[in-house]
Amino acid sequence: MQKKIRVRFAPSPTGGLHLGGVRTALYNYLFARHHQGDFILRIEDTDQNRYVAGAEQYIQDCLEWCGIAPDESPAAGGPYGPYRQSERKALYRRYAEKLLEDGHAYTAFDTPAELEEMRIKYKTDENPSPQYNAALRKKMRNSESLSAAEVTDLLDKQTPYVIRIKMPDNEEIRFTDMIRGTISFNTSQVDDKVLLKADGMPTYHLAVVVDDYLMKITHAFRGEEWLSSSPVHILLWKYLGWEAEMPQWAHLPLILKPDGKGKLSKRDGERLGFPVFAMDWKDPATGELTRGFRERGFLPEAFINMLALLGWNDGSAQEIFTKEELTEKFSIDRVHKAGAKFNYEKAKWFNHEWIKRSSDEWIAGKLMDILNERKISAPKALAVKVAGLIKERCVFLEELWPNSHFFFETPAAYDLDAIRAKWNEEKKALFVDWIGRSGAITEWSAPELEKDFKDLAAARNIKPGDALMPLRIMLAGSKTGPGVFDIAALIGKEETIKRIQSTIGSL
RNA sequence: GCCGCGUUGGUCAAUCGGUUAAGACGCAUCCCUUUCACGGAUGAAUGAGGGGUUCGAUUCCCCUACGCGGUACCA
Repeated sequence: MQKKIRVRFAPSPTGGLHLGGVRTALYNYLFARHHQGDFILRIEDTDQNRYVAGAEQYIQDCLEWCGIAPDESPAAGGPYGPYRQSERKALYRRYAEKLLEDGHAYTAFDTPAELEEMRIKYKTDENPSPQYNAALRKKMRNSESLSAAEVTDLLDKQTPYVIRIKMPDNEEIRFTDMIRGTISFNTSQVDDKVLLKADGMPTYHLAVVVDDYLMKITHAFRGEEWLSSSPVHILLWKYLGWEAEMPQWAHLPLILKPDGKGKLSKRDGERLGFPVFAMDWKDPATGELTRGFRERGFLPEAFINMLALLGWNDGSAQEIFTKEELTEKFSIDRVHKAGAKFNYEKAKWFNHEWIKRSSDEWIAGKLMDILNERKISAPKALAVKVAGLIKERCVFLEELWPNSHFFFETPAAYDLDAIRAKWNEEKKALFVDWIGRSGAITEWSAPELEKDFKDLAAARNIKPGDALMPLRIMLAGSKTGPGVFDIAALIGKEETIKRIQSTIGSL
């Protein structure tokens, strides 16, 4: 019997949830569901300095909005809690101490200032970033360089210290990444990472290993930026004696800025005018508001569809997938290796597709919400018909109202200038004549109205096309929208006559 | 600097040694529609460079270039 698949999304609650974060969460979710496994949310809040109030709740809300809520989380609980690393603080020390006992870690007393000094002192053109490693640790203040008596003395005096991993001097570490295949590192290239900080909190490196072990994580997905510290994690799994249970790793490609280079950042969104966060995020310290996809009018279905395809595809030409289809088809070995530049135009296309594919009933529901807010009453049946007429011209939900208001209320303004340009007495007579005989129109439907109007125009020697635009403006206020006669049919005879009369009067 | 990872049209990308190198977004032209949008058709546009391996390389290997990531008591 195969071990149950368990994956986790482990964000740091330092602010809004970035596109890339949501995609990592999504891939976790999809992978878990595909294999009938568990999806866990673990909050990595080991850095008190970066803690931001509300960020954790925000992350939860984002996942829920996206429809990828975790099975186990700080909010939902679960058998492997707590799911907040700050609440697991006491737990990490004993593993750090075990490492100490086994000689795989050591205590270091260097102050931040001393570390800074070291980096300057040993900095050369060939080596601009000197590392705290086998070559240098004997020159620093730690249990490797100091005598046992000195260390004991320092400890007795309550000197702050950290615990660092003792990286082997020249060892080859290799592992298989599910996306990239075999990866190898030489340990001499990685430094003695701090495992336990002076405040007693673990660093990411220790916490991720301990928690993944304790929470029985089978597959670990994370951003590519973690690839270079993976040898530390691999070694930790080995030193702690858990090698057999080490999860399979998958380092996801990064989401890049559309122009230029580098990781997509919040700033790029502001600069280029598109959202980067899943939902609106208000920084509690500065009050600064960063817009999100949700508030911009994205459907969660479109949002996750777009994200899923940014770095993954099923090998076919299909691009529109429901969450269920994604769950069924998702496989980690079809994740692209290279980073992908984010393309907002394509993101909008996904949303447009989802709106077009939404049922008229569903769109009508959104329309009814808007009408309620505006204290306008209208029958649901009308909203359903309107929805069918306007949904293909809405990229965002926000465009529903501008594209449909004239069905529910008399336009407040008309583009009169557009009528005046080609207006004359003959045309005026046509409209007057038409509304005058409208009583004779037995069936108030679009095809009937169209036939009647065009026949009359022809009889009066006016090209129907020349009269259509004025009619449209009289009914909808502006030059764009669904078919004129569809509008007339839906707003009814009385309202049609009223709008034509009042516009003619204003000309 | 060093280490790691990557590189198919402007962008997302298929191809897992043999194709006229798919498809999508965007763009252009046309059709439909006497509006806008939708829809349809067509078009421009791609294997970073150099070496190998092979009967045959976009595909495998090496080098170079370029890009990205890392090089914190941040994650």
